[in-house]
Amino acid sequence: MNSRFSTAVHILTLLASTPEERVTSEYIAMSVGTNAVVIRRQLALLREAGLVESKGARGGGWALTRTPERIRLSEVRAALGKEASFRMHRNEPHPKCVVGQNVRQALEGVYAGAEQAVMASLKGWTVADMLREVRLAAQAAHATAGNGVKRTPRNPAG
Amino acid sequence: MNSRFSTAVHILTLLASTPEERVTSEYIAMSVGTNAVVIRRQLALLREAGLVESKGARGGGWALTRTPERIRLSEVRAALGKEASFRMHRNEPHPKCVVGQNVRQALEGVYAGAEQAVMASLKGWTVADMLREVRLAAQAAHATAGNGVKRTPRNPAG
DNA sequence: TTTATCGTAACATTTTTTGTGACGCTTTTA
DNA sequence: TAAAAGCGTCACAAAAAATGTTACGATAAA
Repeated sequence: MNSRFSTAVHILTLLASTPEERVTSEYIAMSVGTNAVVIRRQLALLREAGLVESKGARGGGWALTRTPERIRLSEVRAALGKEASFRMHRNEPHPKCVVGQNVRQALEGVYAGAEQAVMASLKGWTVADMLREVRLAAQAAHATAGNGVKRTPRNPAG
Repeated sequence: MNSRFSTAVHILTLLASTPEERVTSEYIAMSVGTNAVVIRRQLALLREAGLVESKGARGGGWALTRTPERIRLSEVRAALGKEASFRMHRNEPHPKCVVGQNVRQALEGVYAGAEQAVMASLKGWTVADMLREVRLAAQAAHATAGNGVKRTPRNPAG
């Protein structure tokens, strides 16, 4: 994966933070600091996974299809496809090298296990968790700026 | 991370497969199908982590510092540094957006957990495991080519 | 019928990763 | 002691991947 997962979480948290109204890709783009098309590309993937829905035309925009409590970050990762955190080296190994010819196959098992572990970990977080963490952090930052008090946000995942 | 982890495992497995003799970066490069400098760069990292040692000059080359049973893939990942499987988006979020300003911090917790999960998974594999898997795969391939018989390699990790 | 949106393709740019050549240093060995 | 075979590493080149941009069609609300 690249930074797309980060962006996706950013987007979903933003949508979660304004449950009453649709948000346009243009607006999201400003918030994230990028171009609307980039955002639409991401949202297209999330929509395929059934996490968000869009409405075209005037007054349109994007919204979550479920409450944020019911969107797990493991689903977000799945939505972004197999963009490979764990990537094989693509070099052509020497044809006579037994290791080179077979190490990929061996690695596949390793990667499958690691990917499962990641998904299990991400399953412990929801978009609602993220929104809460964000708000806590914001509060803390504000408090610090104001009077030096700082709170430690609670960590809900395992 | 990129494909460096894959390459590193390839290299270490290769070293494990010839315990009696040192292997030159040139040779490894041929096996992997790349340039010797690339290999040396990788090996430099693995050396810093104490997994391999090199000897310059004629007759020199690379060798493992321990038996392959005692090198866990989690150590390999650690050796390659924090090259981020889980990467933040680097866009500058809009200064007024609460989500944008704080989502990174929230994500850090998520990523820390995921990284731990990956490491725990990789800890279940050693270089010796990889070598065994490679040999099983090679045998299977050979058997298939010869007479159609195929074996399923055992999967040792959890 | 104008306007605000999405959808998407084509192209441009930037960033990251990988590869290459060159050259100095070290140790073995003839 | 000089040649040879290694490593170590820098600077640069090339390739690949990711991200950003422009443009334009389609659609529905106003």
